[in-house]
Amino acid sequence: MPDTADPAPMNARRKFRREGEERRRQDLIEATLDCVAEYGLQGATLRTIALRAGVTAGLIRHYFPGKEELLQEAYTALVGRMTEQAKAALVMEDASPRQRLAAFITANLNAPIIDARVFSLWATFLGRAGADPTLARAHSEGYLGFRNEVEAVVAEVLAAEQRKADASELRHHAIAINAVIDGLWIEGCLAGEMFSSGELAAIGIKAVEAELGLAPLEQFQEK
Amino acid sequence: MPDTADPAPMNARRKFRREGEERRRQDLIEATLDCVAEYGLQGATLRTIALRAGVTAGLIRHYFPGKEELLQEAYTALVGRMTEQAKAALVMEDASPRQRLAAFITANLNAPIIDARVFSLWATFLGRAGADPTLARAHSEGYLGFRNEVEAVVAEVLAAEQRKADASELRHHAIAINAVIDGLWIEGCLAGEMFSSGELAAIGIKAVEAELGLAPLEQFQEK
DNA sequence: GGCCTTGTTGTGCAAGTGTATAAATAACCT
DNA sequence: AGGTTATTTATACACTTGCACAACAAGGCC
Repeated sequence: MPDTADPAPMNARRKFRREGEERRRQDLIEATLDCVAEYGLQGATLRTIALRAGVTAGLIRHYFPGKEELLQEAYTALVGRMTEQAKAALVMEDASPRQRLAAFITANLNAPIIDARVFSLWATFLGRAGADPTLARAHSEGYLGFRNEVEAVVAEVLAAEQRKADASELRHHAIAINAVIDGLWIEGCLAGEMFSSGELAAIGIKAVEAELGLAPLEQFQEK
Repeated sequence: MPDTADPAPMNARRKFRREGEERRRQDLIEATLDCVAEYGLQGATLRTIALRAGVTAGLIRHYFPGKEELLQEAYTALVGRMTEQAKAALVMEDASPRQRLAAFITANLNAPIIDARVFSLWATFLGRAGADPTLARAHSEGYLGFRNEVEAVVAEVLAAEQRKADASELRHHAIAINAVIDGLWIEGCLAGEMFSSGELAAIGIKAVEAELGLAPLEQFQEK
């Protein structure tokens, strides 16, 4: 047997394909989020991330200065996606402010925003926000954007109901409503099986209507 | 100079004191929480923890089978302390249900429960709850205990107001109120400087009163 | 006091970490 | 097709990690 005909050379170098820069960065970020969600920050090693992305560890350094930057970009991407999804529920053309508010709450308290993986990521990164100013700012921007969005809709709702509301009241309402949505979101992510389908959204809508002193609409009332 | 008189021998072994078992375990758990809060799970190494506790790393194995068990015990201790503190605000002898509920909310939305360190710990551990059943159960027990406590007070409040409330309504109220408190707690921990003193508690009390359909009491009304 | 228990230290080790860098090769250009 | 480039692999390295274990000494007991 001449070894020149060996179909599987022992020291075969791994085959690979060249991908576009943007695509690779996306894949690496996604793999990073997967690893952090599954194994935590300690388990998200360069080798694990590379394995998940289908490349070898050395490649990461070709796209990111270091592990820290990769994690920061991953978190930024996560926050961006979260707020984008949440706010997407607000762009309803021909709908009353109240309908838009209700739709906003419903969207935020159902899949895909209620999601154990996203929660795990959110909590893991936020736990480091106290010590990492970069993470803290990434979070803060996302949060304030979210709350301002809530405040804007609340203003519209109250205006449509011809109710006066000064800035302080408006802010308080937004803070409270934001808190309800956050709290219910957490409960849903952590123990989704404890709630029937749509139950969290129903609780949230009722709570927000109570907060704003709105009479329930028929379409959202329980029979 | 005879070196036998050397007052500082080069290979001097470190002096130490023997502590009681319970004391050492407590110290190690506290040091663990400190390290996790400051450096995250990845930064909480056995050597760092030992340094913080004022001992050497090897000693940890004398009290805990391994690092994992130490972290689990630390988290259990944290959850226990949190729920204990929270529920402590409910044991007011001669107070109306509404006063107790308001005091409960106030206590949960001020120091020492509003605390960046505790939040950091909470988030860090909870991020791993999705993958670590032991952490998940430790959290779940604490959370359900908390919610049951809320539900009990709500029942008392409604009873005092002579309002009927079936089990389903009661549960929904408890879930919503729990969500508000959680959400405001998070906001306070993450961005305490954005809120004036007592503001979060005021927002929380108002939101809960709205949820339960209670007319504001004079003593909690703004002028 | 001297011994004995055991809490405590110090050292060693294999596995795994992030980073650096050289070698290989896929894909593009003409 | 052949040469060129820069994406990708592979290997090396210094360092840290959790854990194991032997030596040591602090404090109680007689």
